[in-house]
Amino acid sequence: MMETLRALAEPNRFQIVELLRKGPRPVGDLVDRLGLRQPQVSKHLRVLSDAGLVDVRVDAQRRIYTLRPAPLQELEEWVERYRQLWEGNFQRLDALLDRMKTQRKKRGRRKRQGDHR
Amino acid sequence: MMETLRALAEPNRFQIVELLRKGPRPVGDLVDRLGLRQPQVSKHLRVLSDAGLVDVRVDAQRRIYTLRPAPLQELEEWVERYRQLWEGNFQRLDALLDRMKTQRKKRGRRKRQGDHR
DNA sequence: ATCATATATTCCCATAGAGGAATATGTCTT
DNA sequence: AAGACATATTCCTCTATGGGAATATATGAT
Repeated sequence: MMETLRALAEPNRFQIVELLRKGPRPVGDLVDRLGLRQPQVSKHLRVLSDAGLVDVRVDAQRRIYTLRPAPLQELEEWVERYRQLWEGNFQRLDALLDRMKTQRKKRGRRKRQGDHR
Repeated sequence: MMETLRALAEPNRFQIVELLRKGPRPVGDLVDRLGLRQPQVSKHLRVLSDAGLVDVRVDAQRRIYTLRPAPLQELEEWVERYRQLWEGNFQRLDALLDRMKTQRKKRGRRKRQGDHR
């Protein structure tokens, strides 16, 4: 998961992933579309590969890179666990618990109640 | 989007987000749970804040941090666009188009057909 | 006013990682 | 076998960034 995020967090790698979404592509193709130099693209592909985000298929002297679903699937599952954030009127209750716990220490603290003294 | 990813790609920040998922927390709380020093936590929170991932609410001398749904929502929408990858027997067709396009250049190339000569 | 508490900021250092240039590797063509 | 083509790797350099230590800032308590 962390590795997936780290890999995606680099703009050019993100772009590569976006391109691969439409289908497998050879390195040269990516080089053209990205405006990067071949070695850098290969390096980025290496990182993506290490992160399990892409697979390589050898076709003569070319390497065809394909997107691997698994890590993205994981990412989706992870972010799904946050749905409650925007769907839920939950949060309130945990927030309350939090306030109560800390309130215990400092008693009657009512937002600037007249500047005593 | 890129900023969201960059922010999340750092392990400690990721952890902070995970903690905040359960509800808003003051900095000190995070410091305790993360085993990091206070300044580093504040710095990470700064990054998260700049990325729009968290909001601050002032409570006396404490700052209560809250998770902001929007960026995560965006992230989810982005990754959703990849569902076809694991749901679809699509990809084949794009792959085919790709092969055809490149095949045109190199004619009868049939995987090591006898090492001519 | 002084001190304690909670948090943010600054400065420094060390390391990771992205790009450039050159080169190595592997496969096809002739 | 020699050269062309596609890709990977290596080495170098530079910058971004995370952590440490010290300090600044803001609010509450006495």
